[in-house]
Amino acid sequence: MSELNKTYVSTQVENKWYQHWLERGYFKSQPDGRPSYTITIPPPNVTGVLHMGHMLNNTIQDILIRTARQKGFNACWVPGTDHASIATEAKVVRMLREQGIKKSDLSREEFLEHAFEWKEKYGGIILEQLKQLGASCDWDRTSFTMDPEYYEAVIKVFVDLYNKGYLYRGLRMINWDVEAKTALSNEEVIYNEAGEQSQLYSVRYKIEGTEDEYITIATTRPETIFADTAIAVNPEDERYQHLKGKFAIVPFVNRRIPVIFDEYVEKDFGTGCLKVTPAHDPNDYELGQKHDLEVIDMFNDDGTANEKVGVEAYIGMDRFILRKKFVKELEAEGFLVKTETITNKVGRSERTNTVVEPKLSLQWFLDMQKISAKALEVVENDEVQLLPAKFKNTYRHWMENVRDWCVSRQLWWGHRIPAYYLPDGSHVVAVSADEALKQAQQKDASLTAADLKQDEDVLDTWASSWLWPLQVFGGFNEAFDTTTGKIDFAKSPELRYYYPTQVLVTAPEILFFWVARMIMAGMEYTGEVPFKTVYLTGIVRDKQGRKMSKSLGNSPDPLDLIRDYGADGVRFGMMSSAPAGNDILYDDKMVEQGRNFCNKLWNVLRLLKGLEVKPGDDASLAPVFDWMDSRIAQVTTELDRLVSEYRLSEAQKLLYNFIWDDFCSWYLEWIKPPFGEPVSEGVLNRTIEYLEQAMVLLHPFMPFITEEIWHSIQDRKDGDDIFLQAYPTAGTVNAAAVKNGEHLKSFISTIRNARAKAQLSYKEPAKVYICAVDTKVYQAFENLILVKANVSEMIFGEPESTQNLMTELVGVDKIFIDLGLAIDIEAQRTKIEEDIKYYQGFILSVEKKLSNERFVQNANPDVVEKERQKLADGQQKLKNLEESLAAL
RNA sequence: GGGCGCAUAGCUCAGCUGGUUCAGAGCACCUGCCUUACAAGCAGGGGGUCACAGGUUCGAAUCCUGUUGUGCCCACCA
Repeated sequence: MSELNKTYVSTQVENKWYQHWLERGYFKSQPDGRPSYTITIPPPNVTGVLHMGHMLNNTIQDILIRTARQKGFNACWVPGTDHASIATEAKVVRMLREQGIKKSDLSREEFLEHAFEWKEKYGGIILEQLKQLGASCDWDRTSFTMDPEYYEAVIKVFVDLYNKGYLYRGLRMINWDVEAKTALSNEEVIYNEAGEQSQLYSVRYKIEGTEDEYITIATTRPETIFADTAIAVNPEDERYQHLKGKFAIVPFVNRRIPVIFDEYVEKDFGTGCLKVTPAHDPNDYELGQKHDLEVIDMFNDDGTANEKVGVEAYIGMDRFILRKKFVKELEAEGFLVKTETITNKVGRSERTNTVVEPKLSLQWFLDMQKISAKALEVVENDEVQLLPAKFKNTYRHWMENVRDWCVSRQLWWGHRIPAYYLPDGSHVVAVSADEALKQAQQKDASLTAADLKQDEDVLDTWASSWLWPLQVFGGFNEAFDTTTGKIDFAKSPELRYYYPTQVLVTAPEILFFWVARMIMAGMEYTGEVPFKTVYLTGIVRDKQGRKMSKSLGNSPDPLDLIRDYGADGVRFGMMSSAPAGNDILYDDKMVEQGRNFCNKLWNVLRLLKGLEVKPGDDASLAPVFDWMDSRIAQVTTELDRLVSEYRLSEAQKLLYNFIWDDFCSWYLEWIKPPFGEPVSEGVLNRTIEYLEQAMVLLHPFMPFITEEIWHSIQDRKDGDDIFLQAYPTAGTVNAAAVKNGEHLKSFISTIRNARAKAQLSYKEPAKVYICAVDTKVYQAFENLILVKANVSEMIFGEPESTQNLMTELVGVDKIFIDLGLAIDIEAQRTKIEEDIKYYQGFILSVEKKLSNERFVQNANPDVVEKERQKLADGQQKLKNLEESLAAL
């Protein structure tokens, strides 16, 4: 026996091969004469750590990129990280706070110094972790969305969009995070699905000019009463008709505000009266615009009240504390009519979880109408194919209802908006301060650099990552033509070579955040799509279907899993139930299966390495080889088809079943010599070839163990690595050979079953009578039948007596098995009668089908032929069964 | 509230343009095996009227409609 471990030990193998591939530079790509196959990684957050979603996502990308290499493409997988402005800044702020440093005490430059320090220290860990998974990225091409070149690109694009008139600065009601003191995009606001428990307060306002007439409104935000500028009711509401033209008095501050009428107000909600606070509610803002109402903004950026509340004691008070105090006051003064608990949806910041404050603010917006049409079109016509296709509907719906994109964020970590404000309040937009000054001086020649103030805000993260597939190849540095506002491919052969990329593998959650915007940028700047296919993965959930998250603590550490089950085992497990778009309910059982598969492969190696070899060949195994040749050809073709259709789970399953069942359980058992005897050299060599081909096919899925087996099964020349092997050319499939092999399998199974039913051990030999029209297959496999099925004698033709013989069908052939036992005739009869009944019904339905003219005429000829064959086989089986029954 | 999707064995899911040798796989379960590559294994077995009700068709898990359940996305109900 060889010195190989009894079980496969992934930890002794994986790092070795990864280092080897790295040293050989196998992952690197440079443009050459081959066609390109490009994937740009969805850049993880620079401060992120590997989680299960990354494992799934990057396994898929690695399978695709390795397959592409095998197929002769110049495969390039570009890795990188995203600066993730708000998420990273939040982390840095928290870290500083723990050190007793407040962000507000730092200058912008000081803060960024800390941030970059943090990035250097913790950034990119995730990329190192990906290496353990086996990710074959071209690490030399690693990009970061705040690299100097990338920064330059983002700024250039901002200036370009501004010059094209796509960007504008506008006063808008935005979602404001009072903790991070930044605007949030709609996508960054999350609503608790179940809603939250809130108090709905009914407050009465006195009608002006009356002694004791009041109008009662319902609100969840009584603290904003100070900023009310109207009361609104539905014009159809008969209860309030008499208030037309009247005014109400705001409690406490005694300001008079008009009663207005608008359809927006629902008569049936609350009291049917709505207080209107244009500065602090998006709807109210709309109402305010429509009815020309005054706008009173009563909050500071941090959510505390400002002097506009008009009550000295409340100035500087936090909004929620203010609410509590003020409600008490209202109650004390008799303004509070009632309080009830309702369930409503409260928006919270995705990052800080604080309740979002609607706020009027000057922000930069990108006019999406100007840039989104093409991005919808290319998905509609499948220039960009979404997988699974159902996301097309979702995509369309979003693109048709797209809103302008607020691209500014009140943060420091990110790309600073290149807008410069002049003393007169106007602004210029330019790639640099110098350039900005030049522009400003055209307005006023006396201006100096000191007069210009650059915008304090940075750009939304997605306003940089939407350039990813273009900018990882430097699309906006040398090749960007500022006069046309397009990338000139002639100036960037590299981009021209790698772009468009082949496939983007990402989660559906960011279909709009990121995918749609990359398509927009691609169309805007090159007129070409950024990727041909978008493979949308599912979400990795736990057994209970909950999303895996840190706070729930229900996610295993991927690195622990890799250590315990091997990267190959984990990859296998993740892929085993992950068709595109399907969530996967993670269970350790899945990676266990992967690990077990590794062990199975490992033991094939042990078997073959452990055999003694004798010269020569074994002619009797020729039909076995014919069968195996055809099976492996079938698998090679089928696998190719499945992978090209991105049906990776099915592809993996195909290989698993082929290797485990056909190759191990049948083929190896057939060619394995009796214990202690040597195997013929010719047989071993053929077997090694089969194993090698299977390993090549499996390599994209399980790269480490396949490389290890490749090198262990025989001595290799330096550089003869499985990594470099081409996808095998499928041989021809000999249908008869396949059929023969399958027949042999059924025959052996039948004999085994007979023994099992009789509770006999394998060691009991069986005598078999075979009644077959064509006996060639039995003769060809005679040796195997005698040895592997432990058949003592094989007799063609009917037995003289069926006494104590078991009757079975193998295919259409009738066989009698003599195990030297008494057989329960009644049981046998019942079984045969059941079978007869089944085949009678079966034949009837096929005959019915075939006698239907419409079927014969309309159905595909192949289908009809198949039905005829089914009928013939069925009839033969029925005949055999009836004969068996008669013989009993 | 609007849109989209899903419903197949105890569990997780396959089943591609409708054709009864398609009702499947893995896990779980049961039986028998320490057979000298592998107990992380080998040989077998039980288990589903393909959510429910209609319809189209010669034929439906597969197409259509409705019902129920369930999930996701979008949205301003105070």
